[in-house]
Amino acid sequence: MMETFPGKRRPTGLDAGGRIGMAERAATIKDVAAAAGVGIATVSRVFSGTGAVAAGTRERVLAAAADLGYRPSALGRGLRTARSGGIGLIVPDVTDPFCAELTAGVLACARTLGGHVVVDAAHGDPAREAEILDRLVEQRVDGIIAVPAGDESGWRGAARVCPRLVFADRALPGLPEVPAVLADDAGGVRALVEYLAGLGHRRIAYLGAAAPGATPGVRERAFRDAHAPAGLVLDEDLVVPARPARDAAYAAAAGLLQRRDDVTAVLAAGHLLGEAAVLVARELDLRVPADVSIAMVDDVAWAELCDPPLTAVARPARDMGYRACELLLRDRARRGPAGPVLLPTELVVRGSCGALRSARPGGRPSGRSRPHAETIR
Amino acid sequence: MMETFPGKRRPTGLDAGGRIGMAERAATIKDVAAAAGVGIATVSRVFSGTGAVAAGTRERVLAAAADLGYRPSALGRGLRTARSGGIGLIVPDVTDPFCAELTAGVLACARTLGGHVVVDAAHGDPAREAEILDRLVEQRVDGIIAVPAGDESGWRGAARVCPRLVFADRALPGLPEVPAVLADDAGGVRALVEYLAGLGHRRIAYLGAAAPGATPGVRERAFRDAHAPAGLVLDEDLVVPARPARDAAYAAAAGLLQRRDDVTAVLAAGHLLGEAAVLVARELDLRVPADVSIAMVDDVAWAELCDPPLTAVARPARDMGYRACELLLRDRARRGPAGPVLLPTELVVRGSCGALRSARPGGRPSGRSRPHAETIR
DNA sequence: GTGAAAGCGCTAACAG
DNA sequence: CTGTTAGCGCTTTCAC
Repeated sequence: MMETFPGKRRPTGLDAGGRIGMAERAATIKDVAAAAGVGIATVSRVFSGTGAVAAGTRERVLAAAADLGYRPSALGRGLRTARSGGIGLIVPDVTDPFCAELTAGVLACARTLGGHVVVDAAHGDPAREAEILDRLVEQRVDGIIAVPAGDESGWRGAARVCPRLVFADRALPGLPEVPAVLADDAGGVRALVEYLAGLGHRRIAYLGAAAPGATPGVRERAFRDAHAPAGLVLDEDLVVPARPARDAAYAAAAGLLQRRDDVTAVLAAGHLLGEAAVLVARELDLRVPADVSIAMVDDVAWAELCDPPLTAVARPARDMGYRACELLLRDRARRGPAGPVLLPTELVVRGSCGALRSARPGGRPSGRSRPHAETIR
Repeated sequence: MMETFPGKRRPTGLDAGGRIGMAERAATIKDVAAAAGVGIATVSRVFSGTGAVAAGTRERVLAAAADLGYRPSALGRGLRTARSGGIGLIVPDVTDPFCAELTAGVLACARTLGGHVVVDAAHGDPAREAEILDRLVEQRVDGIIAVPAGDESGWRGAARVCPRLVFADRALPGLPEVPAVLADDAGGVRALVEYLAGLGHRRIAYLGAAAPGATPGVRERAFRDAHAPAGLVLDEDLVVPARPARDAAYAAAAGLLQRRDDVTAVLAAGHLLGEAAVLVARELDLRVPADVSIAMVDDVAWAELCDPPLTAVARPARDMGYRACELLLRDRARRGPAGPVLLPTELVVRGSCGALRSARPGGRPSGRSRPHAETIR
């Protein structure tokens, strides 16, 4: 009675032939081993690709597994190997075209590398960001890609807890040791300002600046810095703060365009800001580009559908996601010391920006503008 | 020597105090237990919320855990409880606005229910769909939400393997036992046809029909069925097949609008089809809605940015995702016998559809139309 | 080549 | 209320 029975008197209710009406328990490695008449180690070798297994044995195992509908459990494997094979992705909003495209890139890369992706959206809330991070660590993901929204302090702690961390789209100045994949936003904005200046615009507004107290972002800095080289003088009143949310953006755009009828071009720092500019211009019966030129950062799908189609700075969102994932999974060996990866942007010129043919470079052709005239160029 | 040593002679190399210079191994439940001077079960109770723990003990455990930076491993927990706390989401394309919105809904619901979401995109490829499904099962997700693209046969097998499965956006006729969350596309299309008919249109084209051999979808059927009640007669030549991809959609739209200059309205079965219709109309110098009216299914962001803004059937994508997730996680008790959940659509009327004021209800006002005239109505 | 056995980190009985 | 113990499904030495 102290025998450990290698076959008779199974402890649980389900025995070889009598699985009558039982809840279909998922087959385990043991079931397969038994069915194939081999040890569980052999089954493991067959499925994990480790070690050598005789061809005949492999066949038997595979057959048995197929028969039982066996799927190795990532839970068991993960527990043993301390790697889940998954990566976490934290974006501000999966609904945002840029984030969506970036996500697609991550998925594409993860797929080729054989990993799965746990996605979540933080909606710009640091607390939520931390919470998601926490869950991801619990899941024991092999690495995390984040488009950080929250404050630096939150991520500082995270950087230590995280298995591996890569920032995308935005890097945190205080955390230079965290690898990052960025778009050359500064270059894009600079190109846009130069383009606009070349068209004759002198009063270019920037929609989407940081709040008065906060530190300005890369794009805003680039906007400011591009003025002197382009022969423009910066008007602080034209650098208008706006969060990248529909309501805030609309309010800011409306305020700007109503307050200053002398701006001839608006550079929107993001697609939501661009959307707002277009909507407000339409509301105010401003013709684009005859009355105002509009351009924006982020070349989303609607830019081409718009009338006129919008000039925009295209950022390689998908590539960014792909590269970030690659950095995380592929290059886990070497610590990338070479600073952030900077991917080039491209200025896509469409019809929303016009040359200033008017004799009043400082004002819009429409009614209320100031009366002082100048000659062409 | 047959004693199973409850404390002495640790088999592995790392013993209580000798962790000198070791790679920072993540703290486990044992570490916390030791640090807090309690048993591992107590630590487990504290973190899993199961059972009762004295307030003082809980504090000690929490303090020790915080000190060690302990995060319970979902791997260990999952292995033990046979539930990973995650759900899988399979969409055709995360980049598609509808899918993205649906995803957001799933994330929102998963969040409130405390689960994480593994997302992947199948890109309309049944093989890839099956592959993703496989990985998800390996991950032992608690359930799967899918916007099925592939053929029924693939999903038939899946339906058995899956822990729990819910379809979103599209149900498979051959698998009525799988719960589904759908939008009332038929109602939306019907409303659109009625609206167009009310405006005086007689020749309405449907862009996005199934390929000649394939079985028509819900929308196409609704389009056909709506004709008689609205006093229209269906012209088979106006039901034009097109896959929901940019190139295919554009080709189909161009073919239609060039071949038939007597269509006065185009009903696009999806936003990509709508986009194509708008682009082709612009290319052909057709004014909207003066020359052609355009409307589509799916009220995406650009519909409002378009000029004129596009009339569209809005589908509650986010709600659909939320409900699907709810169905999966919340209502796991009862088998929903009540057929698929049907969420209402809404016709959003904008400026892209005009009344036929012309004396030729059968033709566009522009040049090449046939000369036979009719009276109004 | 292959099998036996020892855990990975955790929860769920079951004793105290 | 708390500790001990037995696995969950898997990989991995280590013998054979």
